[in-house]
Amino acid sequence: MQPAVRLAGRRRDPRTDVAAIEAVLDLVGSGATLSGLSLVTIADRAGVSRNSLYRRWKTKDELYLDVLDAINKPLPDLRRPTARDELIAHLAVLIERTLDNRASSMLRALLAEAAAFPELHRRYFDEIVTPRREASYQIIRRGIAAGEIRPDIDVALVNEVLVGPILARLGSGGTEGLDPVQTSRRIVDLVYAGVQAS
Amino acid sequence: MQPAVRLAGRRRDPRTDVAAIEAVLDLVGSGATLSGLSLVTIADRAGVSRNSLYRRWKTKDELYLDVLDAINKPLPDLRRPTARDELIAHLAVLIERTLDNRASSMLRALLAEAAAFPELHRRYFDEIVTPRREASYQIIRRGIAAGEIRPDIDVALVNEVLVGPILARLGSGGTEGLDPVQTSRRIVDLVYAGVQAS
Amino acid sequence: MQPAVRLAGRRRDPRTDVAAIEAVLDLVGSGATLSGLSLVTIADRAGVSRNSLYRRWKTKDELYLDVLDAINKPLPDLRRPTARDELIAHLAVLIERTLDNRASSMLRALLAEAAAFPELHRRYFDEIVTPRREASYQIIRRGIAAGEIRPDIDVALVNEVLVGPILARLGSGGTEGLDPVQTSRRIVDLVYAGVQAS
Amino acid sequence: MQPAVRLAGRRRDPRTDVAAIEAVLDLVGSGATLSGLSLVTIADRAGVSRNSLYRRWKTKDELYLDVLDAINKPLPDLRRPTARDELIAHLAVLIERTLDNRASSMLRALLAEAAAFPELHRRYFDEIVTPRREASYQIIRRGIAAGEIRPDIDVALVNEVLVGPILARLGSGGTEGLDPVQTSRRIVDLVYAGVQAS
DNA sequence: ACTTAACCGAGACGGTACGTCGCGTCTTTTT
DNA sequence: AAAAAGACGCGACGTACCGTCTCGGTTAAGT
Repeated sequence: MQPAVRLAGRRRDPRTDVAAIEAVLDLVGSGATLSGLSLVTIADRAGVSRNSLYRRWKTKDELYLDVLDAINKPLPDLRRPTARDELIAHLAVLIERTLDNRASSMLRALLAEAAAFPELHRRYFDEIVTPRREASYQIIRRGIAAGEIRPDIDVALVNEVLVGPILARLGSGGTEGLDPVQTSRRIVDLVYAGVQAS
Repeated sequence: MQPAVRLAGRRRDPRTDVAAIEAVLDLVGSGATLSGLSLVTIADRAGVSRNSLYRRWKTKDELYLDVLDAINKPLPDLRRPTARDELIAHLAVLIERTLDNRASSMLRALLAEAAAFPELHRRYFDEIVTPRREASYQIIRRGIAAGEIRPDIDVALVNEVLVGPILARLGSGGTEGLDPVQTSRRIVDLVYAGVQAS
Repeated sequence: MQPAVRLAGRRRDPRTDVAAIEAVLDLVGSGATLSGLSLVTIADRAGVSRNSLYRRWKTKDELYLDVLDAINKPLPDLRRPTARDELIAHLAVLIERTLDNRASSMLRALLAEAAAFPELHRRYFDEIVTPRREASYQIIRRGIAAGEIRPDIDVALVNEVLVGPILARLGSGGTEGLDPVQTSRRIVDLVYAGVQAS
Repeated sequence: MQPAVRLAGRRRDPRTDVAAIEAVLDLVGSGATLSGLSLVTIADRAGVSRNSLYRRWKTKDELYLDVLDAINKPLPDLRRPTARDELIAHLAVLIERTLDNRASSMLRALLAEAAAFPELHRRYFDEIVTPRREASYQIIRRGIAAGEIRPDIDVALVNEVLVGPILARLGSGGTEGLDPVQTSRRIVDLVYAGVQAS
């Protein structure tokens, strides 16, 4: 993307890039829409001239891609003795990230405007949703292989059931002061045991 | 809101109201944002003059409230012999409504812009989310009372787990060609039995 | 240019047109350049929204054409008993119009930027310069026919000599408090008699 | 303006100065306005970096003063046996300089924007207009003293009449292929003899 | 030969102005 | 009185340009 060697001229101020990305996260976090935002608004919030932003990103889409990169931290290693423990750890990570209001606002905004930003939506799925889902699937499959989980279940459905509470809270917005590990454990316990009276 | 007595003059064309609401649903269904929409755009799509819209609704918010009413059909009666059958029927209704792309786009849009439309968001919760949730809670409580469901479970958490697959599909958008009753049954079966190998 | 019949809709405010043209004359009269002016500046000066101006004139050129029309008054009838009296009357009219600072500033500005506004420059010549010149030529030719002016002179050159003082003042800008008829008479007397000592 | 002593360092490229001045003359010659020009545009045309220009001239005005100097050649010595011959020679010089399109464009541009560049306009008058006019006046006065020109004429008016054709052509721009001396002689002959039939 | 200081080109920066667009309102004719 | 058409003022947007600033790289006088 960048020219291999820069021969002359003043260098771009690297603080401008992070200020812009922070500004987007702030604005989206406080209710702004992806299509409603403009580079002008972002520039004002970032304390940077419009010019500097347009010099870096031709369109909002390109900027948003960089914002997406900024909030896309890789999943940590979650190896535990049992699949149950791994699932608890995995869900705890997801809950924790949902607690980050700016990041989850960004994802929620992106979800609502998927049609307007197809390329962005695609990368959101490829780089965030799919890895999380795959990680979950593998844990469940390992649990099956270890005889810990029933082999006749639908792996995808189990995953959806497990993340249900997280998605529900993401919608409600009521994720304040909620302990990730404890919440995670209650979900896994419930799904492991089922609700049927014996 | 309406004048007590109408003295004379041409009467309002009732088709204008439904055309406007349909236009909003179409536009939001194809990716528009609530704050991004304008009465001008809606009027164009509805094939109506701006004036006629402003005569009916002073602001977008008021129009959106009517749109919300339009998609808010009351839940049908779900009494069945067992709680399991009732849950299956209940989830099937939710899934079916999720299949309506325009309605679910509207809810998704509303979710993303809760901050910008507080009154709208409140009514969304009071009139759509809460009734659905309460209906689910009552079914579960009846199941407990009947000895069909374990009494030590967290009712709210069970509900969240049950709607998990629906929320997950709502995010992915992949709700095409999916049989409501069958899917619903698979979810309930899974949550009833749990995943743990016996 | 205009649609033959206007069926509905608010009418354009005719005061806007004259306000814009007056604004241009004011601004050019106080030193502005044709290319330097913008519709924004003109709108501000005219006390009108940019929108209303762009609705009437797509480009500056089109507006300037209307400005040119506004200052282009037809020459009055100048029939007098002798060619000398006619020339005096003709020059007096030209001097009088040169005294109108706004009009002459406009022409001077147009002269300096002929290259940038070719169409405008063409119409300036066709509608202002040429008629004035032709009127002068005819007076001189009538003078020749009447035996009042020597038949061996170059008509065009005589005209240029006569307007010399006017052009010189137009350059200097020093046209304050100068009586048109008296000045005109002195010029014609000088050119009639010549400067050579007898 | 320059530092008293230059200790070391690279020297300014003298070609930059002339390139800039040539660029201004080119640009103005092809229709540019003094206020419309920018050092950026000039730098591009001159093939020089903006920096080099700003290092030499703080503002456009200062650069324009140097441009004015560049086109301001002193009047040659015009002593001839008779005033008539001197006038012919004088007018011929003026015509010749009017044929230089770049120089006369510069003067025309300056004329149109006198208000915006007062200092420049003043120097234009002091250094170009006034000397030419004074030279003409002196020739005419010498003609009067020698009994060659009638003593009762208005010297200034005679000068204005003489330069009339030049000013007229300057306006029309039609100065192509026109012999200075021959044209000059025709003007002087006309003004000497007058147009009145004897 | 080495130092050093100014010049040079390239390009990022903040600021400003432009033409465009879309909004909600207002005005006029028609139904 | 409602509807349709369209002009209006206002404000925001993306662009373009200006003059300044900040870089490596270059050049040439002085040690």
